[in-house]
Amino acid sequence: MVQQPRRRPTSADVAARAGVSRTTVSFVINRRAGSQIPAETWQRVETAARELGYHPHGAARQLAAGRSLTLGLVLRQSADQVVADALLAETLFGLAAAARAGGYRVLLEPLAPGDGTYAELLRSQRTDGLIVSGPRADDDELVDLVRDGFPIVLQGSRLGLDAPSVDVDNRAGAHGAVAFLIGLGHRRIGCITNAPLAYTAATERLAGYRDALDEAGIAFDAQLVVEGSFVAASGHAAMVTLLARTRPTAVFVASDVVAIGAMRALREAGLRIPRDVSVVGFDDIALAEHFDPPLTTVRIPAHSLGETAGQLLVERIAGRPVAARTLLPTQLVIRDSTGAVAARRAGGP
Amino acid sequence: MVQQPRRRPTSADVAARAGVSRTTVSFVINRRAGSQIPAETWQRVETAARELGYHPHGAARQLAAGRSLTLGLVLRQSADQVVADALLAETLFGLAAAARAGGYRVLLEPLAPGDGTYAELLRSQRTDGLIVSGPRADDDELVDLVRDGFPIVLQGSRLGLDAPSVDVDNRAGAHGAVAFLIGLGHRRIGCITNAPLAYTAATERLAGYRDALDEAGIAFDAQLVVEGSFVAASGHAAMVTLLARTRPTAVFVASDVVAIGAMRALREAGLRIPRDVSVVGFDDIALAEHFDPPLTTVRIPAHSLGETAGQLLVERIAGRPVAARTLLPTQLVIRDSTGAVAARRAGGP
DNA sequence: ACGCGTTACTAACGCGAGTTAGTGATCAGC
DNA sequence: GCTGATCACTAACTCGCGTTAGTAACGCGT
Repeated sequence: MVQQPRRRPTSADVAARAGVSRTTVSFVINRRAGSQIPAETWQRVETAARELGYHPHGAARQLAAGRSLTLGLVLRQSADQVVADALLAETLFGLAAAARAGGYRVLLEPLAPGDGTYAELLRSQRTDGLIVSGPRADDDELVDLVRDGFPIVLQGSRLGLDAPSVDVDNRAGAHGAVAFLIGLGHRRIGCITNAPLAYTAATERLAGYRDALDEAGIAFDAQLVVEGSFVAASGHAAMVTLLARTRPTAVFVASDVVAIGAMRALREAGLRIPRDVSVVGFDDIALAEHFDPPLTTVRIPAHSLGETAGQLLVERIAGRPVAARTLLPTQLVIRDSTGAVAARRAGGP
Repeated sequence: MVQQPRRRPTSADVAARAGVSRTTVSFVINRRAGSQIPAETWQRVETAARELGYHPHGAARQLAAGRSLTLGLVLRQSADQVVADALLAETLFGLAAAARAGGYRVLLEPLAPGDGTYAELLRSQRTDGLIVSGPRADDDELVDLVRDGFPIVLQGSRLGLDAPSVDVDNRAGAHGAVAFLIGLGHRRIGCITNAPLAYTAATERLAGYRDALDEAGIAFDAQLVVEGSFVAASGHAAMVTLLARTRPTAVFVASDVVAIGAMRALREAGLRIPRDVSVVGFDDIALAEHFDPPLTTVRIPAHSLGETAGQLLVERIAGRPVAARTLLPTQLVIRDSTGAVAARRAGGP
C-alpha cells in the first residue's frame, strides 16, 4: 500500500469533506457574525475540520486579511543594560499579556544601537505595529517610520516625536524618595544616577532629586552628584568618588542595581547603613528587600509598563486615538536602609 | 489635483517601472544564484525598487516560499519564576542572536502552565520551529508536536521525548561546588534546592550534591536538605528550617536568588559568612559578586544557552541532524562567601 | 401562476509574492 | 544558410485564505 505524502489539509479539503464551499468553511472558522449558517451545517464543517486536523495557514490569512496580528518589540538597549535590567522580563510579560488580550503575538527584536535596522518589520508588514524601548534621539529610522504613519508606541523617554509614549514617572518618583530623606532630617544628600545623563530617565530622576531639594530650600551641590551606569560596579565606583569628596548623611541612588554596589562601598569604608548613611534605591527589583539591609526604594510598575504599552499599541493599530504621553505612578517602599539623621557628632568632612 | 490614496508598491509596480517582468524583479530581490541577468537590467530593477520604496510583503513571501523565517520561544515558567529568573533576558538575547545569524526572527510566547496552547504556532506555520523552555512532563501538546515531526528544541530537562535538548550541566556544576566545599574541609554541608524537586534542574543539582558527598565518603543526611522555590524568601525560610534542625558548616544553595535569602537568615541567626558558615550559590547572576559577602557560585553560560538552542533549532529546521542532548559546562567562581572550615569549637548542635 | 423575500449557500476574484516551463532573439560553428 | 546552443527574459501557475457579489431553492401571500 502506497503511503500518501500527507499534505497538510487546506480549507478546500475541509470544504470537500463537509460538502460545502470554501466560503462556508471560512465563515465557520472565523465565526463570522451575521452569517446565516444552520447549526447542522456548522457542525458538519467543524467535524470535518477536526477530523482532518485542519489548521488555517497563518501567512495565507495575513496575506488575505492584510494584518499580521503581530506586535514588534524593539529593544535598543546595549548588552550591559540588558543584563543589568532586572525588570525586563516582567515588562515583557506585561506586554505579552496585553498583546494576547488583543489577539496579537509578540515578535522580539533586540537591537543594540548601531547593529541593524528594524524598519523592515513594519514595511514588510511582518508586524502591525512597534513598541520601541529606549529610543535614542539620533534614530532617523524611527523618525521616518513615525512620519509615514506606522503605529508606534515609545517606551521610555520621548524625543520630539509625534508618537505616543509610556513611561514611569521618574521625576515624581525621585522627588518622593528624596523628600522622604529630607523628612527624616537629612540635608546633605548625595545622588548617584542610574545611567549617564544622556539617558533621559537618568536626567529625569536627577531632576526629581533637585525638585525635592528646591522644595526644602536646600542648595544644590554638584559635588554631591555622581554618575552611575547601569551595573553594580558603577555604583561602587561612584560611591567611592563621592566619599572621597565629602560624606553625605544619605544617598539617593537612582537604581537598585547600582545601589547594591554603592552599599558595598559604604561597608568597605566602614560606614553602617542606615546609622551613618541612609540609602534609597530606585526600581524595587525582587532582590531589593533581601539586601543587607533591606533597601528602601521606589517601586516601578514593571508589569503594567509593558501592559500599557501593549494596550496603547493595539488601540493605535485599531485607529483609535491614544494619549500622547502616559506616565505610570511609582511607589516609595520603605525598608531598613533609611533612618533619621544621626545626632551630629564631632568632626565634619 | 487629486491625491492618490498611495497604495504600498508591489513587485508588479517595480516590474512596470523597470520595464521587466515580475519574475525578473523577484530574481533580483532574492539575489537568486545562477540567473543570468545583465548588470544593466539588475541596476534598473534596483533603482526602480528604491525609488518606489518597495518592500516585499512578508506574508506573501511566507505563503509562496512556505517558510515563516520565525522561531517561536515558548516560556512555560510561572510568573514567580520569571521575576526571579535574572538570566532570562540574557538567554533571550543569545537566542535572538542565533536566530538573526540564521535569518530568523523570534516570536515570544510566554505561557504559564495551564493558560493556553502553543501548538497553533507551529500548525498554522506562524513559526518554523519552537524552542520550549521549561517543558513539563505532563505536556501532551508537546508530545503530539514532536510525534508529528515538527522541529522542536527543548531548553531544560528532557522528558522521554524524541527532541533535541539543551541545558546547563547542572549535575556537574553542583558536584564541583560541593567538592570545593569538601576540599575546604567541610563535612557537614547543607543543601537548599533552587526549586521543588518536581523540577528536573532541582533534582539534578541535588544529585550533583550527593555525587560529591559519595565521592568523599560522606553519608547523605536528609536532614541537611531543604527545598527552596525560586524566590529569595524561600531561601530565607529554608535556612531557618535548616538551622532549626542542625548547624552545618557550609551550605550549597542551588540558586543565587535563593541564596541571598538564605544568607539573610544566617545573619539574623547571628552567624557570620564564611567564618561560621560557608555559602555557595548557583547561576552567578550579575549581583552575586556584590552580595555581602560576594558570593562564591557556579556560573551558567546564559547567553550561549540561548544561542545554542537557537542554532540547534535552525539546524533542525534545515533538516540537518542534531545532537540529542547538549550539556553546557558551568564554571565555579570563587569569591568570599566560602572559607576553610573553622577549628571545631566547643558545643555541637 | 406570479412576484417577492428569505435562507443558505457558492463562484470567483484578490492578497503579493515564488517558481517552472517555456519563448524569442542572438550568435557560433560548419 | 541552417542548426543548435546560449542568453535574457516572461507567461502563467501556485501558495491558502478572505470576501464580495450573486444565485438557486424554497416559502408565502395573492
